[in-house]
Amino acid sequence: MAPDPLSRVFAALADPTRRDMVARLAAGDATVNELAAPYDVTIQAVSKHLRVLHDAGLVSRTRDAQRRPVHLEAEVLDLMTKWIERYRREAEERYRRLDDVLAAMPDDVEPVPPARSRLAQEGTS
Amino acid sequence: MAPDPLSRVFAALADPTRRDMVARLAAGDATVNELAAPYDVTIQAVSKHLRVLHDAGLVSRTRDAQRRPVHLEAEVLDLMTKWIERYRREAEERYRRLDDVLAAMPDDVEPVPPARSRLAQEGTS
DNA sequence: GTTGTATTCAACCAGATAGTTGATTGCAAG
DNA sequence: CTTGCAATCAACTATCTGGTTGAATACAAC
Repeated sequence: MAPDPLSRVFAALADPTRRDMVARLAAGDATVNELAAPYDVTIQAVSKHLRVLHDAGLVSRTRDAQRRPVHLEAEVLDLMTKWIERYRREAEERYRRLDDVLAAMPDDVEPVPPARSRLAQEGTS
Repeated sequence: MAPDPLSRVFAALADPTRRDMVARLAAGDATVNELAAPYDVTIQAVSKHLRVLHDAGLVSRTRDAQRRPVHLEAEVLDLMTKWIERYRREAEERYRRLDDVLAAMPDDVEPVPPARSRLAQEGTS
């Protein structure tokens, strides 16, 4: 299994069946049997999916007689959105700054023709 | 490979090396060699990672002589945040409603003791 | 205590994944 | 046109994953 929490959460949600389970759990807790109903896989397979979600911190289990109701722990999702938003914003800002540079450039100036990559240019100053 | 776009993006970001690449690409485009530098894996392995990111729609490739600069396509990240936020919000609202119910409940009423799961209760009306 | 129900554990299998080494392609420059 | 560099392709390997079947556990109810 992936050692870092973020990898575990991303990997857990990379499976459509598990995403569907999360979606249904967002509407309310459910037992393994209830969760398994819509899919045509064995209950053992569903149990395994739940273990993956549990290891990722996405669900918690309690006990009610022989049932083990599953509860969605939505806070972990914030971990992901924080990561995603950080780099989306960063990329967006860089794009905005590039637009500014192009806008400020006089029309008779060549618009950076051979354009070596950014990291390559850092070494050429 | 996963057939649906959302699974591809989640799976692509489930690897710490690929997340790190995305993080660095958020700061600016780079070539395969530049991207490979920090990691102690072969350049072929990095090339494979880039193919995964490309298949997920997270990066695009252009051509500059023998270089193939990599560019981050941040819009795809919105696909994920939309999915995540939807269910986080849904779970949050359900939690809030539950609080309201508990707050409105007279003190002498039993707070739903044996508590079968929500889906089980749907079938018992 | 035996039976029934909910869930998990164990062992196994097929396919995907992340890595390797070695050969190949595309292009620029001597 | 040969040399050199950037990147990919091909084949192979080890490990991970999602699924299966069959046995085991935990508890309720009769």
